[in-house]
Amino acid sequence: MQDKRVENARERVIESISKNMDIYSVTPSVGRLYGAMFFEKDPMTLDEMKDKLQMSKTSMSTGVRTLIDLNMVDKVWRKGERKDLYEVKSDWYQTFTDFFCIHWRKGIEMNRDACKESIAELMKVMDEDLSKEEKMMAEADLDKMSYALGYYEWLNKVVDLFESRRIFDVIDKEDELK
Amino acid sequence: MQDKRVENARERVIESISKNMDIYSVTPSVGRLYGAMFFEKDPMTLDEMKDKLQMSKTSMSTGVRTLIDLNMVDKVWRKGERKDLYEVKSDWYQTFTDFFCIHWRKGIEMNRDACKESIAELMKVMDEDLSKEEKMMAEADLDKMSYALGYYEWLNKVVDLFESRRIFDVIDKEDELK
DNA sequence: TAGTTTGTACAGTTTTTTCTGTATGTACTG
DNA sequence: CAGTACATACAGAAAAAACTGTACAAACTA
Repeated sequence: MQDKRVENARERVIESISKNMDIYSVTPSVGRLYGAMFFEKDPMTLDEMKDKLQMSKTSMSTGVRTLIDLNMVDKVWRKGERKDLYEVKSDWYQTFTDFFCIHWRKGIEMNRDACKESIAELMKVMDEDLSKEEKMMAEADLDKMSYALGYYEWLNKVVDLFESRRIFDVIDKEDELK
Repeated sequence: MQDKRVENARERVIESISKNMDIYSVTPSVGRLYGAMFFEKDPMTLDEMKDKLQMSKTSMSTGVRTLIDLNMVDKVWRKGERKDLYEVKSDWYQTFTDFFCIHWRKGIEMNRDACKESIAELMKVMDEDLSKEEKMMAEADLDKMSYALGYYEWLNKVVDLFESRRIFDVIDKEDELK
């Protein structure tokens, strides 16, 4: 039988996922790969991916690597199978929190370190005799950096909230409601 | 006097901000522009920006536009000033939540709609007589889509948490602690 | 009104990213 | 051991994005 509707229904969702994977800073191609793997019953080989997406095997290799680095896909092992097998991680809640915790944390760390270093430097400079205006400038910059520091502390705690999974106390997972 | 240390301290932070603005899907150039505006005492004109960053005025124009679209910068008006003036929005907590709420919400909406449409389609197909395997495939896809839907509902509530500012009940702003 | 100043649309250039095919190293098979 | 299958490094091609200078429209000035 030739009912394309099942295929179409799946394809619609894959396409939508692909388009919206930009929140993970991923290209639509890699997004489509993710979507395809998500719906596949069994773990996929690179060759299956390339047939499915009509792209080069090299692209599949780098695409899968990208998704693994993002903690979105696992390499799985199966007895008697020579090819590498890959499947999408099944816990989307974890995938989501992993991604943002890692990226936010990195940004926070770097910016906070820069602020701290610069604040220390400015404090030192303030003790010496500077021109009136330079002193005021240093003062103003110190204020800005302190504000930034406060914000980064807050954001760090937000990341803690997700990383510690306490977020699930605040917002219940849907599938646990039944 | 020629003490470069104040300038260096500022530059270090600008550079760090610039590097980490990728979490907002913004290029380092636009990030540097944002950093420069952040430290400027007064609202800046496009010409001041171009002098500061040594880039074309066109780039400043499009860069500022980008930042305005992201709700990170405001155009401000000042009596007797012909040039347009721009300044960084002062509430970083708001900037942060705005950005992620807008982007996440968009992704959620689109994916949820796609899922709902496809689920309806598959339900309809299930009633008709299909081959055994096609029925199983539809069934499996329905499960996946239901899972996705549940996840999107959860994420929607997370966005609500930020958008409603209830997040600040869960995680206090640092500057309110004193 | 004519003459400036200012912001941006647009076209072209440079840079970066994505994608492909070939080549190579590794790990299996017999 | 040779022979095969596989993943990926690498180089080059294609596509996309960032950036610039010019041109022009709108808003202001006198």
